[in-house]
Amino acid sequence: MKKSNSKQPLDSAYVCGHEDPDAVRELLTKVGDKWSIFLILTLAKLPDMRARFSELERAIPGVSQRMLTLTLRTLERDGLLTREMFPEVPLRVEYELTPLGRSLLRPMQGLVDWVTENWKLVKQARTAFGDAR
Amino acid sequence: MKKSNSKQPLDSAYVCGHEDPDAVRELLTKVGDKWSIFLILTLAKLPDMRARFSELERAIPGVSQRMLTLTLRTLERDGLLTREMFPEVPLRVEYELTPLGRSLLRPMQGLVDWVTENWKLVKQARTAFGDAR
DNA sequence: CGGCATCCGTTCCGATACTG
DNA sequence: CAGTATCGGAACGGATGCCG
Repeated sequence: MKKSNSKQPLDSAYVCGHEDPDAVRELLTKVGDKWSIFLILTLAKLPDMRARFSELERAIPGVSQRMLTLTLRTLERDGLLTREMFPEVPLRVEYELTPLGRSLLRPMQGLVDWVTENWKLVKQARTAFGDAR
Repeated sequence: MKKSNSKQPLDSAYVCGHEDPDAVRELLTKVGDKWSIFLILTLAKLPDMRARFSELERAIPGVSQRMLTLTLRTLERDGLLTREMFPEVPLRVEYELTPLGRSLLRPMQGLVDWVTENWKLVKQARTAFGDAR
């Protein structure tokens, strides 16, 4: 049972009336993460939405091995992708988007599209803000 | 002129073929930010998409005064909202979403909706992952 | 090849105190 | 009321080395 706050004039505190703001907040931060977005979108562009570690590493410019590993672990833990290991030589590990991960594609792409369409406007706004200051 | 990398097997490196991956990356991190999302969505729910500082502070549970100020400054700088000060006593400052900020509403809401619909599945996946480990 | 462990500088962010 | 300034802990994240 949560404590209710009767003083709040704005109910948007709970993000469109959601019951567990902390959970939503935590998950939003996670799916809004820079590397998570790049990783998921990179996998999404492949025919089978599947790739091995080294492919992802080369496909995502600027990602360190450490961050790639950590991000992959988190997404696997959250059920957004699967990890499959083939004990060959050399070792091969493949990652693939789950249905849950694929369901995230549409909203995530929406955000990326907005950025793609509007980042120049944002740049202009920054310049204007700097000039006015 | 950017250097071309002919060895890359995956072109998704540039986020759906975008020209400036760094800019997109930076902006994605920003609009994917926890407090930015809460702030924009909180404003969006108001009739005039406008509120004063203290309203926002009370409406967004867990936000510190410092983070609210910083987030507001960033969003103002990026042209997503405006700041208007009324030199009364007591002082009053109002923030309002710009057209650019409003255009971000739809994609952002899409992400929030996904989280709202699927966070329980994610929680289950985490439990299963912990058990299997 | 695909990791994990460690170190270590940087950034983030909450708490606190103070101001117009 | 709406900030700014400062401090210190926590988290982030790159570099490096080692291993199955």
